[in-house]
Amino acid sequence: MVKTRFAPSPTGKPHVGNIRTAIFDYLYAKSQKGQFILRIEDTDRERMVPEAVKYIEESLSWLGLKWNDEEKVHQSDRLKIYNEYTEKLLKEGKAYKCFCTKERLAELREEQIKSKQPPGYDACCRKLTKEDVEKLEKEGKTSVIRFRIPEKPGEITWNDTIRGKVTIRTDIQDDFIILKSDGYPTYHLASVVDDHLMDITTVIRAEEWIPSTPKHILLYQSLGWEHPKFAHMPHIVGKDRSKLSKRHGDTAIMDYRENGYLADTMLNFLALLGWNPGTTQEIFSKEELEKTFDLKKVGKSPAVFDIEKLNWINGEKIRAMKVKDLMKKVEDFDSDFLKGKDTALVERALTVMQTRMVTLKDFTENSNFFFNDIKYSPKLLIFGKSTHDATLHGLKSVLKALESQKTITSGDSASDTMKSVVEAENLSNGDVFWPVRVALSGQEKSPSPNEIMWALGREKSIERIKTAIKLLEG
RNA sequence: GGCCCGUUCGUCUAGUGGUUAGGACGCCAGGUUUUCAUCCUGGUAACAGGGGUUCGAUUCCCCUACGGGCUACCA
Repeated sequence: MVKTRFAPSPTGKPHVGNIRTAIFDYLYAKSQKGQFILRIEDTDRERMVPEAVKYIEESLSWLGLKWNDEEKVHQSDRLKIYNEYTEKLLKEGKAYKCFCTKERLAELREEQIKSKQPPGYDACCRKLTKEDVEKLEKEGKTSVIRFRIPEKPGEITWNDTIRGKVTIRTDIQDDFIILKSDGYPTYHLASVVDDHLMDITTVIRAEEWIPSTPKHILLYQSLGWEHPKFAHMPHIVGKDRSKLSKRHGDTAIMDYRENGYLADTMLNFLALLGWNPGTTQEIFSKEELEKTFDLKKVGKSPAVFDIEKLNWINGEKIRAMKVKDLMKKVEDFDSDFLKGKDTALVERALTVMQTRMVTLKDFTENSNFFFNDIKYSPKLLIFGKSTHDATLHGLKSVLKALESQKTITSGDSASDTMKSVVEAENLSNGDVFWPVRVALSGQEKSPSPNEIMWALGREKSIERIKTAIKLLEG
């Protein structure tokens, strides 16, 4: 059975890059009817951010990436296990203690760079005898455990699910650290041990891990284990093709929520960044993604994060929604928004605004005129081709027509009302539709007057038109 | 520097040893329309370069260029 894991280190809020990996992990597991687990890789105590686990879970939950909570682990709880395996490697001579200080290592690196040598550990402590080690330990010297790279030069090849065959020589690897002096494992050891112990079948991770994959394979071999499949994802890059940064929009995934994007949009958009089903379908529900996703159809090349396409997808999703569902999204987005508002009015306003929204914010921030009093310059009431008198005439006629009606049953009926005014009074559209729209919205650009009229209702519409007439009569 | 990965319209991408190189976003034009948006129609635009292999390469191979990553007691 397929089993994947999302294994973030808790160093902050998950960004779009991290989350895309989680999405691929989740989708792949789902598509194979497998399992998806969450593993917190908190082995770097210096970079750890206490709140980060909360952020991670919040982000995954928002997107609906359900992990198997029973199997959730923190690596910091598993130090014993990692220790056990380092001891084993140590005993078998596959690893050794290294007493080199950070200072020596830094100096070494500096010299190597200066003399144009490739930087790397010189395996200085390899030659330490048992006695040397005992002596150093007696002196209270701290040590790390390093993995002994096989001396015979060789090649490590694996069949990457996304990239195909990848081959890297082993002789360029140096003896990497598997256990730090603080007793915590490095990523290399911890992830190998855990992926094996947790029966992870496919390791999906970002492409920056490609160069260290041989280390991991070597570790698997030394431990007598078979390595899982590896799938290295291409990066998400900025508009200038450099690594994604805040400047390019590599913001925390939850910032997109704050800005009015739907979880489904992020899922859809991020999944399409690197993957496509081979059809022309662009808009996917979560369920569709779970069904159609295919790791083998993931591309190898980095993708640019294009906010325009994200906007389009969000707009499509919003337009495809039932108004009631959209209202729920608005409520989730800003729970204060509905407070003190007539929900029936909100619903009508949403109906009118739906085709004009790119994000939920567009509604919560640009639909005030439905709910609050409006202010505008009287000049705005007069359409470019119209006149003061004709406008006044138009407004007064619409007012009269409205007063003779009981209710406004629909946007179309409101439109009919105004059309008949245009005809009966021998006015132009610009003398009627435009000023009514401004009278009702107070805005230069807005939904049509008939839609607003319907949403606002007869009383409110009459009130606003009266105000407009007063303004014009100055 | 060394090693590794990548390169199809501006962007996301499909695609094949012979295609008018397809779709989507964006953009532009037109239609619908009192404004805005939606919607509809059309248009713009790409195989990084150079060598091979081949009857024929965007597709296979090599080189170059460009971009990216790794080269930590970070992941």
